[in-house]
Amino acid sequence: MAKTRNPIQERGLDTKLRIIEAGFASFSRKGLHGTNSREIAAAAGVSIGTFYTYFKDKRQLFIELIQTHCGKILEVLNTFQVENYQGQEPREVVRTLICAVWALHDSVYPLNQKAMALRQMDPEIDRIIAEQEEAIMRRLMLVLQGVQDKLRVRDMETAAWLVGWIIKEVMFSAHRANLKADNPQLLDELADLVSRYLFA
Amino acid sequence: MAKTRNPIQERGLDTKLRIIEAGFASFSRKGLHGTNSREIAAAAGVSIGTFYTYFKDKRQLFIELIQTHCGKILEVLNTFQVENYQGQEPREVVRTLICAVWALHDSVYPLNQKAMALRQMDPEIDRIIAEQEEAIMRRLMLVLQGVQDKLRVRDMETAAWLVGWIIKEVMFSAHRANLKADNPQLLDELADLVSRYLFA
Amino acid sequence: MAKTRNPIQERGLDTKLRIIEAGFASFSRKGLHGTNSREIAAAAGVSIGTFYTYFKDKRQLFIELIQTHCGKILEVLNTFQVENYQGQEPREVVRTLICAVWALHDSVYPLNQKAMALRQMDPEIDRIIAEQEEAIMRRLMLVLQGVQDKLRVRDMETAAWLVGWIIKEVMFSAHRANLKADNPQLLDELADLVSRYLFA
Amino acid sequence: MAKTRNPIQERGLDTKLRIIEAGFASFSRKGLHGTNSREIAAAAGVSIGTFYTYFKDKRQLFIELIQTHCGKILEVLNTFQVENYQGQEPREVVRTLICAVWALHDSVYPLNQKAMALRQMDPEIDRIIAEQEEAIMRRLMLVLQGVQDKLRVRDMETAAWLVGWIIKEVMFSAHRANLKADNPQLLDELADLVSRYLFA
DNA sequence: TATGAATGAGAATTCATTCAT
DNA sequence: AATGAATGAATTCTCATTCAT
Repeated sequence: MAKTRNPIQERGLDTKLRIIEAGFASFSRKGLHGTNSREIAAAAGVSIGTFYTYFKDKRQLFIELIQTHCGKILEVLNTFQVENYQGQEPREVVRTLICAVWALHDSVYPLNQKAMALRQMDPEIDRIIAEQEEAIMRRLMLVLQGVQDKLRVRDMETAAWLVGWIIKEVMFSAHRANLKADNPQLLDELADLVSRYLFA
Repeated sequence: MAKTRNPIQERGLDTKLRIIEAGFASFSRKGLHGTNSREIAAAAGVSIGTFYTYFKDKRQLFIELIQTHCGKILEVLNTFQVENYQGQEPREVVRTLICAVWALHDSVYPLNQKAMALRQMDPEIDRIIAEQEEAIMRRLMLVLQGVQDKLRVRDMETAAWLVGWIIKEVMFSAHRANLKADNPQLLDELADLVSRYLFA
Repeated sequence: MAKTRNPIQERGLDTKLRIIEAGFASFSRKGLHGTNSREIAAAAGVSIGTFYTYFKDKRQLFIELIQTHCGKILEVLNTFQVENYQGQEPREVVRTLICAVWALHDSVYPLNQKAMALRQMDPEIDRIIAEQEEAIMRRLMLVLQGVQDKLRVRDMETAAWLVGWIIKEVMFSAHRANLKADNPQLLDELADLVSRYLFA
Repeated sequence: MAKTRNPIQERGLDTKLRIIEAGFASFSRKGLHGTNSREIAAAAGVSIGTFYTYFKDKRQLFIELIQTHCGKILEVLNTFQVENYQGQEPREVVRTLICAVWALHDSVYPLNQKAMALRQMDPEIDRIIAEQEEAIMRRLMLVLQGVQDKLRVRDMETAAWLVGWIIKEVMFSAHRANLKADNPQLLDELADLVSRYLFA
């Protein structure tokens, strides 16, 4: 028999969304193991039984969430069309991109941080994140190929990885540190950092 | 009530070291919650009671380990005397530094990753890592001040933070990705990235 | 975090009652520390998890039990209306009262004895018993005030304390000793003791 | 081989005494199960190994202590020679006796309370306390027989039990309650209570 | 005699998950 | 669809006691 329900009626859809939101909040704050299924159900206003009607287990919800949320970085990159920025200074283009990703942080960073720590212990989570990172890298590769003649990097693939990691990790760190003391110069410095690296 | 033992006899010292090593291996692989105290004890070849004689609980051991291991980055930076590199190309100096930190990864990265995910849930862990990051930043500030006239950054403090995070996070990510397919160009690209950012 | 269950369904109510009865039996026989939660659960015919669904911990159940059972002495005193005994010999009234309390012993004494030993170590238990003793004293004060003109005590409050303790402690001791060799004269002697003390 | 040591040298004697005192303090405050052997040893300034050189186990020390301390009530009674009080008012004699026992409380009551709770679970402890209570009763019987012609009790043995319990339990309760608010009238009331019961 | 390191059985407690209603 | 009572495996941690030194 089919285990988890695929909601058809509107009520079911709403219920599932409420669980997803409650799960996002809890997992972001306390991670997979720090959150218990009862409290997700309670926060969603449903019974524990209902939780298990919609999700095979706690981990399944976690995985759906990292797929959704950590995938947002790629979405932003995909939305970003280099062609729209013809004629602009490279540094400004980079800065615009960094700003776009910066906006994601609250909804991506905490969950991402928790997921990263599970990679070594959970092959499926590792695969998901690795695929997301690779997708980001490939997308950045395309972008770099579009401005290939302006680049001064030795190896474009390595450069794409580095820029991807900076976008993810350094911006995340910056974001956390800035929660404490906001530093408006950070985006400018990051734009300098990336554009000086890539462009002559 | 009963405090943890401060080993007096040599035997006790040895036992404590064995537990520390076993804990490092387990925590690095499976994190704080993925590891249970019995298996640390078993791996150290001691009884569970002995484990609790030396450590209040597994979190205490985890904390001692992140203090030791994550502090190694700072040690490397402190060892690094800019004066010894007078007359060398800035990029070469940066590359040397990056290589020195690169060597730490196996003993720092996995544990660091696990600890990072716990920051939001554990104020003490957060404090320890925050202090380590600040110490790294301050050390980098000193280094940058020593070559102040060659720099082209807008704000030295922000630059120190950025370089610190790149050393920690980006190199860690690079290291993990390279476990799969070693990329010899990575250190060169990283050296380019950092030196182009800092120096004209 | 997860609170104890407030049973909604009838099944849950029944389960909670079974745990309470099993706890009473075990605690009465072996005290708080001599009883373990598994055996209460087993005796109640439920799993250990169910036990903890209804009670935060075994101490919580213990406390609920002493509140219920040790409060019975006060209930008996409250039920006892002096007005109903107008014109009877004081000694007979006292004897009737003592008999009423005597009947409680099996359900009060063993648990009470265990609780008494914990007073010094557990402020909450101390508070509960102290409040019960004070309530008994105040009730006895009322009774004594009703027959004030017949009394020959120096200080009515002290007398109320003494009579309360005799009812609790001496009758308890008597009861235990009599488990071994029943002594039918005990109630008579106790009635003499109390009535000669109070009345001329 | 003989397990526990019978100290011969003075040093050993001193060590044993220090353990006994430390055990008395801990057991009085926290009971048998609330005290752990390490803390007794620590308080006595000896190692845990030394503790077990002198006592088979924790319970053995507890038993030695209740034998010593709870036996003090009988000692007081034995010291009390009725012949010395010829010609005095019975109430005054009773009052003198009660005062003598009252003085014991700090060193007897807390431990006694803890021991009482263990009677049902530990036959040896039960036997010891029962023997002490019987000895007290027999001693009181002797006293009562000495003033037999003045008594107005129905059954002298029952009376001896009652007076014994009052001395132990009621005075203990009174003592505890009075730790909070000292009531100088208590001894007088108790003297009234006992003397009115016994004497015409 | 004295020490204190080591032991491990045992107790408390949690929580993901199932299933009868 | 939804509920929430029940389960019990898994884990943490304590402490009485032993024994090699």
